[in-house]
Amino acid sequence: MEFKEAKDKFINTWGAFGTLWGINKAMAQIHALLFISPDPLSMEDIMEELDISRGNASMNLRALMEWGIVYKIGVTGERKEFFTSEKDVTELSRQIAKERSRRELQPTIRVLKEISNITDDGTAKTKEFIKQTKAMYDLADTADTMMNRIVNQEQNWITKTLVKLFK
Amino acid sequence: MEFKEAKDKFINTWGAFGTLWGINKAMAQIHALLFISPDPLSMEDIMEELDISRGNASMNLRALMEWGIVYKIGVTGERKEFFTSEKDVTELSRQIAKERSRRELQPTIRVLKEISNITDDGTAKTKEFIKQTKAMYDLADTADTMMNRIVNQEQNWITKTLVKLFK
DNA sequence: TTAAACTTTCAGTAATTATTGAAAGTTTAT
DNA sequence: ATAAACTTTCAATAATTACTGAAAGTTTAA
Repeated sequence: MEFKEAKDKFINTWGAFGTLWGINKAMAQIHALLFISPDPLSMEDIMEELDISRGNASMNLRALMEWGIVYKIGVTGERKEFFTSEKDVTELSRQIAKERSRRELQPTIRVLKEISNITDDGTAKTKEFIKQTKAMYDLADTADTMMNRIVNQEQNWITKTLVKLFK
Repeated sequence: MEFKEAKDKFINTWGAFGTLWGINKAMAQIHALLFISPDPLSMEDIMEELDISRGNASMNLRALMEWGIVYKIGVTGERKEFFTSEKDVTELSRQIAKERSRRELQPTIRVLKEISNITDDGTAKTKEFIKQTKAMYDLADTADTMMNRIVNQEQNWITKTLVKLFK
């Protein structure tokens, strides 16, 4: 396999993978493109490479910047702006985990906590509801805590130990 | 808040959460409904409760069964079939992690491995491509391994220890 | 067998989500 | 101040994804 084929395959695979996890195709593909590009790219470059419109490129670049995994940089002597992505996969996953937790997990956890607090009227359906939503709350909360701790901070001794044991 | 309101809130929240993670609304809502129901429900019950068509209910129930988190059961004396969900959240997350790994992560990992193996022609773009896709492969592979080990097997001492430390 | 009770399938349609492209907005150089 | 170079916005449209409903299929009971 040669470079061009491999590159296209990466961009497409990443796009498809993103789609399965609730990220739109163009966004994932722009990220993929920047991720493997040795140099920053202009909006023009991206539009051409991925065959997408200016508006699409603009909107998804902004979204990627809001996720904290793509940066806009100025190149001296150039009028237009250039974009580059987070190249360190550890930092990349840290950032994604952080954002998904903040945007999606935490709001859900808040609701679970709230609704699992209805007064127990003694009926079977209420009892089951409280039991199950509490269990779901605990699960989500534990997952969120672990996710944040593992990916947020610098790897501490326990994480290192764990990684060694799991490798 | 009373039961009915809390119940609707749970079903809707779960549906919205699922959507963000690539699971369709009806599927997530059916799961939510079964998850809090003390008794198994018939297709009729589900259709009525969620106000969806027979076809929709049928297809999503099948999908949930394929994910291994909803079961079809026969009730003696009843002609129609009843459905119930996995009630244990540990088993639920184990199953979801297992399936997402199998269906989505592993195929992606396979591609990453393949494409990061192109021959290095010495150009900067090829070098960067190989470096970055290898890094992504390592990340995905480690994540997959950890995910599977943590959620797949019975909690062993290290996991227990970890959970304690993280709580 | 027959037929009632129930489930599945899938073509058509609806709803949602993503994308375009051009007008409006912004920045920079002169 | 003007205009060229560039970016953003957003209404219109396209593409994708989900849902419906009825016909076909299956199971069960008599």
